[in-house]
Amino acid sequence: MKQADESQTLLSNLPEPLRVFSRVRDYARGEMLFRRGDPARWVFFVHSGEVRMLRSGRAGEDILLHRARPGEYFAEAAVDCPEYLCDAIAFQASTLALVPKSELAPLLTRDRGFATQWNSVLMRELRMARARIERLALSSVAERVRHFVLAEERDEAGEVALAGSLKDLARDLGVSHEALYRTLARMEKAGEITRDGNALRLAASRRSKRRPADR
Amino acid sequence: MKQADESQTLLSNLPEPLRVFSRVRDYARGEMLFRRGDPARWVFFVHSGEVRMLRSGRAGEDILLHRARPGEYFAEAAVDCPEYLCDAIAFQASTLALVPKSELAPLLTRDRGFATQWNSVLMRELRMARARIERLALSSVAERVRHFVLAEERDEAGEVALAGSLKDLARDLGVSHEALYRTLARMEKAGEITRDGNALRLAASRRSKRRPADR
DNA sequence: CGTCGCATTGATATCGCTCAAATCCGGTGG
DNA sequence: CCACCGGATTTGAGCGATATCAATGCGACG
Repeated sequence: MKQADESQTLLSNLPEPLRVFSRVRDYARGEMLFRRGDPARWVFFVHSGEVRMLRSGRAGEDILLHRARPGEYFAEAAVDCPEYLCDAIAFQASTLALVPKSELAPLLTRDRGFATQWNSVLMRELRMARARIERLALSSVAERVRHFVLAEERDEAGEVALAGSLKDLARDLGVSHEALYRTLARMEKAGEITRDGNALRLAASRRSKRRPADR
Repeated sequence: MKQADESQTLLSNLPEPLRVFSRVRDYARGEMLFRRGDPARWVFFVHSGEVRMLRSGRAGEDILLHRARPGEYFAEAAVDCPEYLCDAIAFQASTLALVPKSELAPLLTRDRGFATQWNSVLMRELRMARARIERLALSSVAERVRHFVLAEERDEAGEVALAGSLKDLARDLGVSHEALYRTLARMEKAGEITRDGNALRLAASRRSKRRPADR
């Protein structure tokens, strides 16, 4: 059946040992995957869409902890922790793989190659988190934009295809969307960047040789 | 000899499989452990002291990426990466364990229990990194201070023993030290926090998780 | 169409950065 | 014991970048 075929195709992105236990599920835009305090049963993998991990601050404002995008795992901490520590919402209609924590934990000791693979997955997440810390430590919006482009670019092209809206990017950079709009306009006027649709390119003359990345 | 005994005692903090390969070394305050670009040979474990991972920004300013304190590993990414991607400096006189990367990597596949332990280590680092992201995303200094205390407190006491100077804390929070001094003074005057030497305590009345009509 | 969310721009207020200066405190050498 | 020094702590003043509040246009979608 179509459903079964599709699931198999999607699951093929997972390391082989995980496929057996995982199942695929679609979520609607805005659907909540879990709340803080819910028992942690699954680790998730994003096939398509976008999931956001949020924590509500004391003033009721939402703090964006993490954006999980296609090809990424999230809630890996479920392996260690009995309950989820934040809320997760499908920010767009998303297709996810659910890996039962109860199967993942034993796999680390049972499957030798898998331990290394999973290790790399966590390391990648850690590097990305540290890159974001580095970015948030920069004092001006323009610096954060430059850092973002250099960190996210592929092929040394100094170009990024924005995954979401500029408003999303603004949250990612930890600034108001107005400040981002204005900064981008100013940088564009100064010839430092160019924009085509959702592509953002840093002018070659302004690009440093070193890429920001962690450790 | 005393030296050997001490090394054994210190190494006992490491998972058993790592002890065989690791060695202990003392670093003076200000000593550099490695620079960006150096071949990544070791993963480190902090017995005492404090190590900081820094990256120098384009304006020559130092960006604090990470503070490794006693009981923590750092430069775990060495396992995956051929060279270090930032600088590491012993900020205080420190005693560290050096774990050769060449031994650690095979251990993940060879030793079953160790894979689980190591994954917990990485998971913990990831949680801390995400907590810091959450903190840096807060817009006001006061919010960051509150978040810091709540994140670092032990025993739900709302109290933190500051590891370093307030200037250090300011760097940690991503603000100028002047701004931190002023904010702390204001919060203290408002009765929101109290300070005794290096202890920082959030007033109990302000610590309730759900305050009706907050703000 | 009406509505909703994104993109954009303006006006204004404010918070935090920067430069500066005074004080305190621990360590160090005479 | 004391003078001195460097770094941390504090407070002041002023400026500028960013947040915030508003208004408008625009495109998607039902």
